[in-house]
Amino acid sequence: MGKAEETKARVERAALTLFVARGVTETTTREIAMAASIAEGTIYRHFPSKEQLALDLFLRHHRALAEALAGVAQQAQGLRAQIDAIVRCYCEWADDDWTLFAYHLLTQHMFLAMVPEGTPNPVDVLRQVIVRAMAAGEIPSRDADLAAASAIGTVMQPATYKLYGRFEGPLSAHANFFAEAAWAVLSVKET
Amino acid sequence: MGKAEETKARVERAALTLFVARGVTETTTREIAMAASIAEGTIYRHFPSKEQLALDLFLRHHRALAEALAGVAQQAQGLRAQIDAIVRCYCEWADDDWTLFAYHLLTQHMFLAMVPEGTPNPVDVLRQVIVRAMAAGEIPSRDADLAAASAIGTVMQPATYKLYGRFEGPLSAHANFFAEAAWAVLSVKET
DNA sequence: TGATTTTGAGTGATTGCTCACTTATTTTGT
DNA sequence: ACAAAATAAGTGAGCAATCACTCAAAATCA
Repeated sequence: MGKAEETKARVERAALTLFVARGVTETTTREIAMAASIAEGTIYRHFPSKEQLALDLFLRHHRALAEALAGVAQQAQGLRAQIDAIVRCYCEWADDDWTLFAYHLLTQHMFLAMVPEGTPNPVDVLRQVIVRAMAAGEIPSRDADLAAASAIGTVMQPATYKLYGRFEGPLSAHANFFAEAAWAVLSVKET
Repeated sequence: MGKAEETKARVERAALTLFVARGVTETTTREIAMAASIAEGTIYRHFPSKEQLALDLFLRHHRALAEALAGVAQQAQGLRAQIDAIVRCYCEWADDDWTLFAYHLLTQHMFLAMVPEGTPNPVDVLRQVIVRAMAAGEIPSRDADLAAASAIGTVMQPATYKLYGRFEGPLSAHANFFAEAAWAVLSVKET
């Protein structure tokens, strides 16, 4: 890594940590600079603005996660195996860089509206899998957005509660249960 | 309602709307005053600070929702009926004042740590119900926090996606499905 | 009239960002 | 290969704008 790139990465990591701990708006550029051990002005050699830095961090993770999920989903055969793969992959991403994952969770409501059209999207990966499974008769047909939301909730709500300190330890430890739970939700017959 | 109380309520409603639309930190006291058709200084006759106003709004709803859920849960017999009642009550609260509900959803991560010890808590209501159902052998025994989180997720994630504009219409329209989904999650056998 | 409430210009602190300048790195010319 | 020139990266004091909050005066009420 070049020296400039290393500096940029240090700014990003410092910003990420502070954004998660105190919020984007509540974090000052002075704090970021201090945490990254550089001068405040240096931030602006690498990013046009604090807001753009925050958005970059979100979008990169958003897109990369979506692509990873799409990748593992494509390799699996049948809905059950696809859910297993997606849930496991999601948990591993969370465990692998919890700060980045937490940032993504916490800033969704700010940045989701600014995702460029056509960007790979984690939710739509599962939605697609569900739509195909419904068409194939693997699960009962119903509103795919609703089914996807409830299924995703069985994993994301525990993740959120880990963020709030209700849990400890890696998410992956519960991946089997999450997959069973998501599967159970999608298999619900009555409405 | 006295005139002072009416002014206070108008400040709260204006603040709530702006907080949801633009975020607490991003909303200025000038904007709140303008939206409430009062002078900026008047806010401080009714609230010691912007932060306290924001916290008051959160805590009041947090506590009231928890008490409502505890109330309907207590009247129902057996886990399945309790889940039905809790889910329906939750959906109705969301539909009844969507702005307030959205505010509660969006600011949890800021204010959950500031909830006074012993305050009734929506999550713990369900957790208690689950703990008792596990003890009674109605559902398989496992980590109650984990089970509660996944079950809650089947309802809260759709609510969140409605907030993001992925859904339209009242949450209550799907209450039956949510209850089935939560029940299915809690009934999962393997881990 | 005297007390209470409302008002909005004013205040001090803080913020994101700039810019003139220094230092480090890369490119060019011979 | 070496120096000179050009470019990029780093610095931090300073700026203009913004903010939550105050308070003396005006308006309203009893």
